[in-house]
Amino acid sequence: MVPYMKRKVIPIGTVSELTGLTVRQIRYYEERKLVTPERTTGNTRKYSFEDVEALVEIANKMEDGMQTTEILKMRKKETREREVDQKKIREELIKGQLNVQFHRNQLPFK
Amino acid sequence: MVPYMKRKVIPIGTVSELTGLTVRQIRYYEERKLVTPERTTGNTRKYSFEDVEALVEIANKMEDGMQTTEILKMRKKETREREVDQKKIREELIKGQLNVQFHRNQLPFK
DNA sequence: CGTGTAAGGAATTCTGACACG
DNA sequence: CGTGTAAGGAATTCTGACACG
Repeated sequence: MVPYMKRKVIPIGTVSELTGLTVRQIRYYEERKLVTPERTTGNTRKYSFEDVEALVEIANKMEDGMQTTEILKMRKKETREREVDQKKIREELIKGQLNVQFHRNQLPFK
Repeated sequence: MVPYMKRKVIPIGTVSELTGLTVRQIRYYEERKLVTPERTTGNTRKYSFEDVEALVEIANKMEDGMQTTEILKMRKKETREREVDQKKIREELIKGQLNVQFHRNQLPFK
């Protein structure tokens, strides 16, 4: 129980201060699916520190003239690549274990 | 730049949900110096995850019939003890280093 | 497309005070 | 001492829309 980074607890005004973005911008990026805050009972948005970091990255990319759609695509690609990498690592791990098994059986003192 | 635990960003309503305490209780514990939230420009309180954890501990102690004054004293004592421990560790460290120096000088191959 | 802004309303928070046990 | 509550007010946030480039 310590993923503070992911806990959605920060109100939009504070996120605005933390990121330097206007609340208008932050709401718009949500509309474009770039961030997904939760809502309180009273319908007020709550963000996580992870969201704040994501927003800072978005801000940088926007400054570089990137469009929200491009940012979204880029992020999806990155996620996909990360998953492929993870898969590779898992496979290598299994391969390595099989090797160990093999050599163990070859050894004289069993 | 990663002390999320210490960043004061959570509004009192959310702290209330997180801790199970009423806002009245949370404000009262501030009055008794048990928590020290920051304020936004608009004078609204902002708490850190560290504050939330502290409040949960306070809640437990209150349930055990402890008074705010006692909780405050207990905490101060703990802080003092921790400082003493830290000092001891530093001293031991220095002592150890001196020992190393000594033995090094004793060695034949210098 | 991305962002500002005025509009009307709802939800949140603030303080100081009175009440109770 | 610790907490609830009603009171009045201020600050925050929300949505949908129009404007601009």
